[in-house]
Amino acid sequence: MAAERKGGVTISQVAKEAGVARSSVSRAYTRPDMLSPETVERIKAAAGKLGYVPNHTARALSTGRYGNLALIVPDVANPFFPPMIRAAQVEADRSDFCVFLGNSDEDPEKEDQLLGRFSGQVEGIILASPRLSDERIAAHALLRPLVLINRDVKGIPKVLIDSGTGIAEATQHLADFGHRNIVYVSGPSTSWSNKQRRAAVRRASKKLGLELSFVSASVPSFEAGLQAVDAILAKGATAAIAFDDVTAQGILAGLGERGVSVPGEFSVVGCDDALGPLTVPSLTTVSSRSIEAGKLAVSLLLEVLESQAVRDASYVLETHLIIRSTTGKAP
Amino acid sequence: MAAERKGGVTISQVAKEAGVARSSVSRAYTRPDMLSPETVERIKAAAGKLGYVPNHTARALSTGRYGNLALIVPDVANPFFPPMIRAAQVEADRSDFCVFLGNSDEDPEKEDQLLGRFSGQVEGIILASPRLSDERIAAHALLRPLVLINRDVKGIPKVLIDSGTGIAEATQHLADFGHRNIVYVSGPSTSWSNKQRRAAVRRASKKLGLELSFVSASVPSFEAGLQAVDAILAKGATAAIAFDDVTAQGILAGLGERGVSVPGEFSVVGCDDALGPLTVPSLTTVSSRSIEAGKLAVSLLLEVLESQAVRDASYVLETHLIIRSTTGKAP
DNA sequence: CTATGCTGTGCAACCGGTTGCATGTCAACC
DNA sequence: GGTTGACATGCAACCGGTTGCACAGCATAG
Repeated sequence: MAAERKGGVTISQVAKEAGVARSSVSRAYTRPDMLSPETVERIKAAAGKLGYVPNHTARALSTGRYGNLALIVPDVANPFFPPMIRAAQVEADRSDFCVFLGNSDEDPEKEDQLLGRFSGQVEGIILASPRLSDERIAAHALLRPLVLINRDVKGIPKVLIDSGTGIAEATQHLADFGHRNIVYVSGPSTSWSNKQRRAAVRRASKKLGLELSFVSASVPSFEAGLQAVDAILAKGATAAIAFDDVTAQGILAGLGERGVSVPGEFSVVGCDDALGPLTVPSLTTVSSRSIEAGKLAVSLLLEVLESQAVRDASYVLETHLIIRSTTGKAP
Repeated sequence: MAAERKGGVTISQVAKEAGVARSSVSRAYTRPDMLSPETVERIKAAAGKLGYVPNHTARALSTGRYGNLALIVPDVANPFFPPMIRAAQVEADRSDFCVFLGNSDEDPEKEDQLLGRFSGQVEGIILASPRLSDERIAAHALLRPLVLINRDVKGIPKVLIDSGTGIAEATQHLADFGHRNIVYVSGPSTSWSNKQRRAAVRRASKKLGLELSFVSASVPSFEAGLQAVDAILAKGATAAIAFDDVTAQGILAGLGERGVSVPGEFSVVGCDDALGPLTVPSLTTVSSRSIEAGKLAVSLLLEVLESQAVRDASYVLETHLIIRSTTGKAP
């Protein structure tokens, strides 16, 4: 009968069963062309009989090829990330890689820690929207192939979602509707995306001659958006561009509480298209392309692993405005 | 200067630097009490100087303790899962475990494959809402500790979210509002949760003397909800209980398109509280406790690992109705 | 002053594979 | 018919840790 012990069947047991050396069993799996077809068959038969499954870990130790990669995100539960995670997953799977997922909870320390924990058992790491300092990121990149998403550190390959283009379109869109005074509700100060969006809205406003002010929602959350509403209204603006969709949604709720109709009296634009058309009224937002970013980051990482060269590649994904129902003519 | 070679610093290098045997370095980390305090300190100093990080994989090979666990879900992007994933992550982290994440894409085959791929490098696996057959699940459970979420297979430890209690409350809530004819919009047929919810709404309706009919939305998605609206209205019902929040959201959108006001003319109840209060109007729903489920599943798994005994434990989490703004008096 | 026991450290085998090199066999070639 | 070389396989070292056991040194007990 087939062995069923918890410990698992080893290469030695198969070797004995098939009457060959351990190395031959190994080769039957890794380089069958080196062995005669009959031997391979005999080994496979013995392996099948015993229920042998190669030990991933042991193999990783001697080859240094782990067949694993890690993906670290600040918050799994933020709707921006799940589609990205999923895409990365699928892409990794296509090349037989397993994915470790890390959640840093928006905490740089935690991120650092996770990086250390994973680094011993993966071939490469993808850091999405890291909150870590450039120096620490660079340090980790020395130890192990690293690909960044939405962060620009010199010399490290990256995938950037350029929300600047979409934000510019959004600003134009609001100007077209006659808005003259708008607010940008900013996100985490350590976020590269936030800096980029903030700069884009500033640039576009200047060009279009709009009056622009800032309100800060330090974390991207529904509550933060809700709480920002009074400050937004105090600015005398007629439209707001929010750091992300979740914040925008909070703003919508807050406006609703205060009886301000959207888009009749006030227009709102989100960013990242994380909620899709799921909301009522549906949110005008900037596309995020997070799915492509996830997929691209993985294939870029695999490419780096294969070529050994640390190519300083950057992929930039442009974004566009998605017009739905929360924007309209200025009152 | 600190070594910077890609390969990483090994225990031997540290041993040489500190002038001790490899075993002492190992013990400095695993059983410092066996060494004199000065020696430990000297080793740690040398390790720090060289930038030594213990190799997780090598350790796993010799101890058989991988320090990894896998979590497999049908769809990372379904908002029900991210909070659960996050909670599992955090709980695993507390015990220094790393988490592999698998996405089965709602495909039983894929699930089976992932299970196989992971099983060589983890100590245990958590299967959330599996679509796999009972037999295959049982087979995998023989090889390696397994904990289920929202699936009931005899002899395997599990965490069940009992949405029955919440659904019963929802039905009662609708009856209290004078609804006499309601619809249950069902989810995936292979889903244990769907079976359970369907049974609960049937039981409660019978007890309360409500007229109940069924509409099927085979996958839980916004579109499926949207498309179910005509069928729902055709039943002559005044309220619907949906398999989950995403479906409910689709139903809301569909009703909006047809000019049916909510909750004035029609009431809608979701399930899983996956969207929180993020929507407008905010959705009356059944709490999901997915966060607790994720956390519990991990601690249960760790317990099983520790005790070696395959306890046939079940944790059942009761749910409750969360009343928001999509339910009201029957027209 | 020798027997006993404890503490701190080193030696070497082991975890389960991979891989460079050596060896043996046999056919083709000169 | 001896040499050459290709091919199939085995040996043994190695990946980077862990751990049982041996042993040296020293203090305490008899």
